[in-house]
Amino acid sequence: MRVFAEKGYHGCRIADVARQAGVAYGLVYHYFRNKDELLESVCAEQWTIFIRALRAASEGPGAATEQLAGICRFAVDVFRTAPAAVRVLLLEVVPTPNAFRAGSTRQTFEEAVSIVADIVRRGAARGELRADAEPTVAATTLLGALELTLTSMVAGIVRGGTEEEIERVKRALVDQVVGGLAPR
Amino acid sequence: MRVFAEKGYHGCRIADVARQAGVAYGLVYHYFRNKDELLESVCAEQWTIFIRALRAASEGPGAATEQLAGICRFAVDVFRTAPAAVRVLLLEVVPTPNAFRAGSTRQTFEEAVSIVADIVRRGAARGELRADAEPTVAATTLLGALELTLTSMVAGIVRGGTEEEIERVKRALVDQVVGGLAPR
Amino acid sequence: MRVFAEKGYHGCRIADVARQAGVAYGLVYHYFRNKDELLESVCAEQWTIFIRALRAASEGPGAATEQLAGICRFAVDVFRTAPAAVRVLLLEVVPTPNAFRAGSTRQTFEEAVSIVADIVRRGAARGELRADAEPTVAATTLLGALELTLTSMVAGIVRGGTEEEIERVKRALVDQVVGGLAPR
Amino acid sequence: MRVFAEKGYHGCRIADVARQAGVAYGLVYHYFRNKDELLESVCAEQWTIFIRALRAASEGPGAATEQLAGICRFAVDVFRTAPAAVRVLLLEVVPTPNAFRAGSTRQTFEEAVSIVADIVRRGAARGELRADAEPTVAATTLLGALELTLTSMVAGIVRGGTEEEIERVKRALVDQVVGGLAPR
DNA sequence: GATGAATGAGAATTCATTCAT
DNA sequence: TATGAATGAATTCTCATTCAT
Repeated sequence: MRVFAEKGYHGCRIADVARQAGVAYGLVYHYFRNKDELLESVCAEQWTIFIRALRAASEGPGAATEQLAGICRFAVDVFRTAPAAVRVLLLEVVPTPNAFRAGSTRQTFEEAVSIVADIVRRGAARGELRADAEPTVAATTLLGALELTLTSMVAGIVRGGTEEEIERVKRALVDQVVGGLAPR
Repeated sequence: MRVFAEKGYHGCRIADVARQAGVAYGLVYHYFRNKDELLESVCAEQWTIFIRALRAASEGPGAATEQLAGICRFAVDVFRTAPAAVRVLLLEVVPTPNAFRAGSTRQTFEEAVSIVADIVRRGAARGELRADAEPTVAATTLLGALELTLTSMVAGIVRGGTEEEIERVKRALVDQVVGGLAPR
Repeated sequence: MRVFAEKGYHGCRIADVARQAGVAYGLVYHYFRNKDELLESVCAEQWTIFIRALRAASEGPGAATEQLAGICRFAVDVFRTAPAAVRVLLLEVVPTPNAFRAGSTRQTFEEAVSIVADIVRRGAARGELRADAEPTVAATTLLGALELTLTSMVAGIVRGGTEEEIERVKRALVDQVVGGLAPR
Repeated sequence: MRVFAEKGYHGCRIADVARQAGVAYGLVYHYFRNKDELLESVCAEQWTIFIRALRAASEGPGAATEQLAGICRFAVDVFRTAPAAVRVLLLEVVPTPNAFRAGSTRQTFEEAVSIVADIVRRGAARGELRADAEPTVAATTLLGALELTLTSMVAGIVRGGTEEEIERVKRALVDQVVGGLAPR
């Protein structure tokens, strides 16, 4: 996960993975059929966690606004715990050979979008969010905002060193992204 | 640009670039020292265009809300005209060997963030945007929302085939991302 | 070693080395970082043998004249056993990118010069060689004479096919190069 | 000449030659059919000068000892004037693809050897040099001693900075290499 | 399970040579 | 004569994958 996060799919060598894991070169091939399967596996694992959180939010209590806010807060918290995982999740969605175009990673991404979009849709129906919201666009907006903000935190462009700074990031994100969906 | 957009940095062969450009293999090396420099150059070119547009918006007339909305609309329009350019700009920033970590691409990204952040800062000062906005987070939120939404359009997850659909995306983006910054 | 000797540094392809060694192309890169390191390694190995012989002569018994004569005889004998090694040793020292200018090969060459020069210096002090001998020049003269004479044997310009011819070359070399250092 | 001297045949690029000469890339091909011809031409020029000097010595006045001494002194003097030319002369004899094995450079080298060998042969016949001298070996010994000593001067291993140091090198060379051929 | 040498196809890079201007 | 862009074959280097131990 760390190596993929650092160098991307093509840039990461099996040798790097083995070294990082502290095992012999060949052992990687004992556990994974090939490089694709390795990445799929890593991505799937990360996405599973994230999707589970999205689903938990979606199926949990509270208004749509609160569910979306929870997702934002969760994402930022995950970033704090495992920034590398966030990078894999965020960065390997697209630039992977088969991942985005077809295959499980894309499906999982679409699933994430659709869960968020559903929250928006329900919220709009219930009057918790503006009636004319575009669920899918709202979802990609939210996820994209999370992605780049977190990436910028990883890169040190957005400050997220202290507890207080992280709280400020969370609040700003929620205010803008969820607040922007509030009924007029 | 097209080839990088299509396959990503590592996935794209010099041979592809040459073929796409309709020139001989070796000629690429007449103009670029190596693959890195080639991408760097392509990215720089795209960023320049985008930065110019950001600056034009920033220095143009209108309230901060209108400037930010203009940026969103411009980005979506660029996407319609040159989706490949958008992909390079958006997707190749990070997973590239030296691009994001250090060097000109990162600087240019920071510049983009800072231009948008400045608009937000001024808007907040003038009362056009909420006073407690976090300029940098607002900027990465806006740019990230653009990125993933456009990417999703490229990938066909967000519908953007017709004129009307594109208008809807624009409106939704602006409503959420700029609307979310409105004073309470 | 054989391939370098045959074609020189630039003329020898890694593929040649692999074929000659009877291994797969890539394996060469398993053992050597790159072509430079390969040659460096080959040279170092050869020099080590030669330096060892020089040292043995220097530390062995006999007058300086006898030590120098021993070196000449040894060099000619090595040539008979392994002409390719001699060629690498002799010919690839200089025209190689980094070898002679700086780095270990040059150091080793200087060491060879200095061992021979020391023998000369001691011999001069003991009255076995002329008192006004220039040790360093004497050393490069001896080594250079060996080099070109052996090269010419390799090239067939100096006859060295039979046992008797080789003996004649040895004697002539020693007479001229060592004899030329005798006290007047 | 300088570029060939610096990098050897394969290591020298046409671009280097053009840059060193201060002319455009293509112009090199206006004057030389190809790289081989360029090197041949350079070598031939250098050898011609050297061969002419050897011949002049051979056909000039004085005993064989004096003729050989003159050659040594001339070579050292040439080195002082044009060290690069010496390197081409010395270093490109062998490691060139076709040069030494067959072709004009090898012929010229053999000619040089034979001129010197003739001087030795005559000197031996006249009693100026030892009767049992091996003319060819004596020639390669003399030329080899010159080669490596001059190379070592170029490389800074043998000191040749001042007028006095150069005189000392000349004397040492002559004493050893010519002195070693003196009748016993 | 574990190791790391061995393989070879694929991609980057170099550079002599050609050619239009 | 002079220029330097254009070409593409030759070569180095990389790295996923296999395999014997």
